Amino acid sequence: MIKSGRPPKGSELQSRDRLLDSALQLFLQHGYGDLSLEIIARDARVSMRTLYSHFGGKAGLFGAVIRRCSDHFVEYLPEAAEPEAALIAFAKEFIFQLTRPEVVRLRAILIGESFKFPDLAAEFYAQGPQLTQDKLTQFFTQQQQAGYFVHQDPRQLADHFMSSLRNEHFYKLQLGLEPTPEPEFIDAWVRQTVRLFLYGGMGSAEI
Amino acid sequence: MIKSGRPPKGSELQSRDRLLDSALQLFLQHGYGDLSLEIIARDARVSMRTLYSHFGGKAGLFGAVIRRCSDHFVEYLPEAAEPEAALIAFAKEFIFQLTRPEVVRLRAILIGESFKFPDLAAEFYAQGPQLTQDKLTQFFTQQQQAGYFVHQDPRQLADHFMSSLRNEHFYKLQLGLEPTPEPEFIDAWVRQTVRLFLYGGMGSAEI
DNA sequence: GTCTATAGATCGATAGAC
DNA sequence: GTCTATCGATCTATAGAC
Repeated sequence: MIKSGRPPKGSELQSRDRLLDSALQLFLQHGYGDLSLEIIARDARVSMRTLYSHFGGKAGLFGAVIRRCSDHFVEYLPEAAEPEAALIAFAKEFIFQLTRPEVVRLRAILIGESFKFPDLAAEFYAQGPQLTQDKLTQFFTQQQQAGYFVHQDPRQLADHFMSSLRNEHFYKLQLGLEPTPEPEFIDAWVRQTVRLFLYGGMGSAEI
Repeated sequence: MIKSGRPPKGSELQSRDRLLDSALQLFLQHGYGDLSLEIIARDARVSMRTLYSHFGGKAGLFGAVIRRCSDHFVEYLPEAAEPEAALIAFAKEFIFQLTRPEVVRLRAILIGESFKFPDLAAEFYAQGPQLTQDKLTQFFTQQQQAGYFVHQDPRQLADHFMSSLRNEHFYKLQLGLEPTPEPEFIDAWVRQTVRLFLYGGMGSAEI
């Protein structure tokens, strides 16, 4: 479980990166509370001194890991396209990102420890879901100028769409009850959700 | 923070209940990993010996707390009613239960520790969300016999509806970023969601 | 930057006496 | 059922020497 051996000669400056890599993998495996700093330091082939000088402690290291993972929020949203095609394209990328194993586990850990790291939780939300929702709201606003989604609140539309994508399967994923979904599964997932989102349960569109 | 004083004379047999009460409150405050059994035992005015004899250890006690809290899943679903009224009534109760502070915190802790308690996570889902989804699926099936929701999959409808109710505000709640919602807030929350669920984003119904 | 050592504190679990 | 004591282990954080 623990790596050993010498680091490649060329790699200095990267003690910080190695720490982040090791910490990520080990947090994913053991969670926050049950992981000791000594194990992380050993895995990264770095001394405790270095760990503390870079991150100040366990909380700082955890925060850095979270921040690095919330870099990639979903930007993929074709602007000038038909609503259905655009939403499907967006949703596929959205679900793919949300269901990546590291993202699922890390988010689960953060949810569990959020009362201990309120600022980190807020930052995570602001840099991730919030930005995605903003982007999507912008999309619906543009679509309204093209004559779609009239008489609807764009922010409400974005909220509803994102939420309905995080469906029961996503819930079970968070609880560790399902494996990472295959692309075909995501495909069906997205298609059904978009359909219901656009036309509603009372809609007459067949499936 | 720690209760003191003697228990009422009449109460014996309840050492187990007192343990569950204390454990619940303390888990909510400190999470799982950062709470010691000694503090729980002291708070419940019970010896360590008793704690171990009842629950076998920390994991057993945590499991018992979770199980007792997932008793009340949502049963409230008027059968013979118009779809919109029935769904609104259901959704209000659903959201009210899901956003209760203890439920939010306990679920967050369970999500964070789910990799450590896979069986408990499965049991929680089966006794809670799964039952609710089954009930709702049954409702949609009945509605179809009354001529509503034709050409739709009842299970898919139930999934979509429940998921869209767990919206962004719910997400923020899980991360500790919002306080418990007031009834009026839940009202608006439910009404908007039901509307979008029934008629869809492309629907012509005004809001 | 590295190594080793350790302070200081806590925890789960067990055991003896009542 | 209660109390008190304790074992053995682990953890964060710091410190000294190189």
